Amino acid sequence: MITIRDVAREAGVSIATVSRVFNNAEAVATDTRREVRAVATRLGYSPHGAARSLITRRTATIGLILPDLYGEFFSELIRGVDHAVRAKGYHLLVSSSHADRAEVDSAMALMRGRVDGLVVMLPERQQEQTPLISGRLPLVRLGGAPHNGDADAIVVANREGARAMVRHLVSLGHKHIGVISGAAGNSDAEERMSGVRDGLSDAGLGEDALLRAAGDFSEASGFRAAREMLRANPRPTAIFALNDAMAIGALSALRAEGVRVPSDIAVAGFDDIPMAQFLDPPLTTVRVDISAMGARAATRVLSHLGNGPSGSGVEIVPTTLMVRRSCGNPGAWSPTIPESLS
Amino acid sequence: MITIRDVAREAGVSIATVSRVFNNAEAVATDTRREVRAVATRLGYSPHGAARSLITRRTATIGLILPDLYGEFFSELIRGVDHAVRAKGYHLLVSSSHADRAEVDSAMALMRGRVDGLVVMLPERQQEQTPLISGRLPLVRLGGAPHNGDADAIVVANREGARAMVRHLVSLGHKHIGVISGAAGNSDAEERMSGVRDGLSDAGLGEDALLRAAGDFSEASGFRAAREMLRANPRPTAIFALNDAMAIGALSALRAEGVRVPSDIAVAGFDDIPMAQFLDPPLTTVRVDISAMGARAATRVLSHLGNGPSGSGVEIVPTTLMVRRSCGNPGAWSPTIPESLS
DNA sequence: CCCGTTACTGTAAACGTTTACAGTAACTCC
DNA sequence: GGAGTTACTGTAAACGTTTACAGTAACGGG
Repeated sequence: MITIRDVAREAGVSIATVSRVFNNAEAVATDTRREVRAVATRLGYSPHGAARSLITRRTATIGLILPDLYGEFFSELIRGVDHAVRAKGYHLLVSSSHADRAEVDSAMALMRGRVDGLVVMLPERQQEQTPLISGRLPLVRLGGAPHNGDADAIVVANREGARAMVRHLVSLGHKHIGVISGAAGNSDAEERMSGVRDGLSDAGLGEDALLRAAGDFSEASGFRAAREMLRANPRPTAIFALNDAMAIGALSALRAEGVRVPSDIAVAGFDDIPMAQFLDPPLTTVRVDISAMGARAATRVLSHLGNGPSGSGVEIVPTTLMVRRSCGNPGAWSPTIPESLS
Repeated sequence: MITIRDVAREAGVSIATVSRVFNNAEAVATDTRREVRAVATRLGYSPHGAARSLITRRTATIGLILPDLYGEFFSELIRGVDHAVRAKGYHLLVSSSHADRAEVDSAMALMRGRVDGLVVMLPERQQEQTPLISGRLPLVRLGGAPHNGDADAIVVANREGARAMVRHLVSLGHKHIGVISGAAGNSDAEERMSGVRDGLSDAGLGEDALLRAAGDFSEASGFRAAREMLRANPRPTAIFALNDAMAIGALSALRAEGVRVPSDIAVAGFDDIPMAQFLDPPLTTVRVDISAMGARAATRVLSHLGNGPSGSGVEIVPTTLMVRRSCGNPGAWSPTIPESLS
């Protein structure tokens, strides 16, 4: 491995000068600079990241801790974070598959001295609400309930989004709505559920208008829940899955049972993952700009860099109702070409 | 920031002992160990990654360099790499959006001293075939032509896959096949194109059975290419997009023009991204186990760790023909439930 | 001709760890 | 009771950088 010292010797200068060349710092003669550059490329030298980090106390890296990596949601999230982070010349250290809180904490510990800041999304079932503690690192939490009281957070307007969807469904004439919920303890899911109740009571409908089945945000759970709902009495006329992955599962279950969407049963989702517009039928859903959310989280961390974990600023990202064909499309023009292509 | 020295002082031992406790090394008395552990957690200490890397000359991190992050292909890839890497206690440093070769080289330089090995996927148009040079780091290339002659590589059996698809199409009676190609200079695309020719000549069909339109692996390009093909004379009876993203675009274009799939025109793709089975109609495609490919690349890097870049071992990942409904499904049972849910 | 300034370069200390080596005490064995 | 061994602990050198500080030479002005 070739170090700054090798370059210095070969170029006949001191290591300080080489260092200055590589940090294009203040004063080094043009000739010297050129010579050093030449030697460096000839030798294939590039500065050692760890050594540099040690002394400068910055790593030019942001850590991203995720519960999982499966599906388009996380893909979009990473894309957003990566984009924001790269724009500022930072790297992205990803750590995923953290099933519970203990794993998240240990992942955070392992990142000390490797990152300058953290974006953390907690796993599904983070029952206990002990605050995330990051030492002196800026930390932004992604998703979850608005008032966890620990870190800065970027959260989705889950409640308003779900409420809008229910109102939409009711406006289409649905009076029996099946809702596929998320895992207990997941605050995004719980917030969405509250929104559902809001929407129902807006419409003057009671609890009996609501049929609830448990899911866990996976396609498979949506599949099972929808099948279960078909046996309910009265059968719901619309199924609202609290995320798109479960809506996809539900769609498959309905197709398997020969139920037509939307004419027999309407289906709606939440998130608007890229796939949603390509489904059959295209999925009516609540749009969350996932990659923008990631980007905002990253930007927030970046902006805190000098100052340590400044905590408790909550940023809410809005949602949009995306009316497509899976719930029928009353009156509105129904696009044949997916939005992303037109 | 709290260091090993603080812990040592507080626990009344030397820093060497603290270090030994944290590397659960050979000989330290049980009492001492307990005391150090206690102090460490009380102080919230965790070892500094950069410092540790500097002296041990390992970072416990693998670098992943990708051209892009958009879509399910990369998402699956990351998932595979992450999984393999985590299993060995390594981290994952991701760097993406490298439009050309120069950016890749600079990304690789920036990773020196931050990673112990590299998995690199070159961007679309890497015309020039200058070898990837990684210094002393193990390097595995992902995708591209089998014989670049530089690094170890994991490549897809592109040619065989495309050939199998064409034979399938021909067996369904198609004699005019439209192929949406990838960007010129992209060797995956070129290999697939060779496979198409192989398949055609297997069937005794000549160049006139082939209608070619240029794409670049994006949905939008598939959309445009398909629209263009509809105006061709003779019009193809099947469209084979050289990846799934373009097939999705093509599907949208056909729907927009009122062409029915598969009865009017058959559509096929390549990759079998997760979305493929949920499309309307479910997409017949060539399956590549993308996440397994990522995992194999990572495993390969990990296995080279001590030895530097050992080069030129090419591993070929096989493909499978996935017959779904977008090309008609002659005789075979056509599943109503996506495979991933059944 | 001397001094102050400018422009460049070198010396050496630090960053937070790991680990070879040396040291010490207690214990075992003859 | 002395030597050898064992079990533990400390000292200090390294890892590859950055950067404060000091040093040197050239130059311009008085």
